Amino acid sequence: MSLQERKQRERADRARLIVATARELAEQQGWEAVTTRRLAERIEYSQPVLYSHFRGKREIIGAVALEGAAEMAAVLRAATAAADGPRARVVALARAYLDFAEHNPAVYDAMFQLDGGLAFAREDTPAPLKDAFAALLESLAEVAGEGVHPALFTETFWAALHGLATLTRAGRLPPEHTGPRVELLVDRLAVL
Amino acid sequence: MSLQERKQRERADRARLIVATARELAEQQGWEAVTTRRLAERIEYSQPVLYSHFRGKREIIGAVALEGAAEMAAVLRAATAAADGPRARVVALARAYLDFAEHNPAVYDAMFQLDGGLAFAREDTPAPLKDAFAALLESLAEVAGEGVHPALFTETFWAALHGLATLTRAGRLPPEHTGPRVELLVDRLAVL
DNA sequence: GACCAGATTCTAGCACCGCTAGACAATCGA
DNA sequence: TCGATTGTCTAGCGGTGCTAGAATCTGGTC
Repeated sequence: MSLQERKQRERADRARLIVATARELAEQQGWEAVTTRRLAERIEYSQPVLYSHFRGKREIIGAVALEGAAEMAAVLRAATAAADGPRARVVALARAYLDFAEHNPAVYDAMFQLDGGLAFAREDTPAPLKDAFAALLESLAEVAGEGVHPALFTETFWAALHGLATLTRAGRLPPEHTGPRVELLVDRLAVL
Repeated sequence: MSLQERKQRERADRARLIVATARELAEQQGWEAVTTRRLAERIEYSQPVLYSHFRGKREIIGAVALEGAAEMAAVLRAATAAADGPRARVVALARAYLDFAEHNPAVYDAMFQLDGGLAFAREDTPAPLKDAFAALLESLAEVAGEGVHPALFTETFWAALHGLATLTRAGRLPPEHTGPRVELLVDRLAVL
């Protein structure tokens, strides 16, 4: 059976190659440049090969989003683990979140802006997405304050971060004052 | 000169028709359904006519965004004018903002999500956009708190609302708890 | 080693997209 | 009434996501 196994492994490798290439291309030139033709050319296969791995472009975006969610969860946990005290942890979390969005704009778009065909905030939500939310919740639960449900607090805090991230990157907010905005957000929203 | 005036008026009418039709179509079937062919068909002219009024699809989206900004400014001012006391005003503002986003999703997308070729947060920002931000600032300045710049506070509060609006509509946040989230946001962020 | 069956990959094409050149028709001033 | 100008249309370009069906390559069997 080692032959079939090898084939399966090679197929999985190629699927990963497609996702990695899509991500790379999106980060380099934006998602509008990620066309099935260009993608096929970069992986040195013809277009239909893409469709033997994914149902369509949407599913490729979804795969990039899942990869990104796993990464983001790790980044957030690493950032908070290195901080001392509740306030420092929340500030570190917020900074790490916005840094991730700034340095991986295409991945961030795939996660929260584009249609990757993923289910959110439901039972059948893919594990990486649930885990990224869990990473937020772990650090934010301790500052939710009396009588406020940790999940509700996390959702609200997350929404604020998401708003800052997207409005800044879309040129709707000048990027100079991101620091003070984060300070304001943390000092007002979190109960320390 | 009344003949030339009439022609100019008719041209302006047709430009408005294009914008109104684009908006209508976008609200009915989403922006991805707003193609130049369909738009041309609906206004009962051929495609090139669109390009005699607008540089391209992007500029049409921009026109819808400007129309939306003017409307939103009016809605926000009306909502806050009818409320008594600082907290009631801020709550009314937040609710009105989220309501507008919920009931005019395509317009909201044109304003903040899509590329309408508009300049934001700059000197040459179109008046309606500046005015919409001003409408937010008018009600939020009084609750910014000591030592916090009203503009900075407004930007942050706005970002939080924008995050709630977009994440909810994209299915990233369950819509049931929007009320409590807004309450939390107002009670924590605003200094009453 | 030759052959066949099945899996794999490619070529070529569909219907659609935003946008535009150039032909045509309607209108105006002389 | 004629010529010029303005307005509008037809037709087409190069691109998109996606797919049917041809071609090729591979592994197992005689």
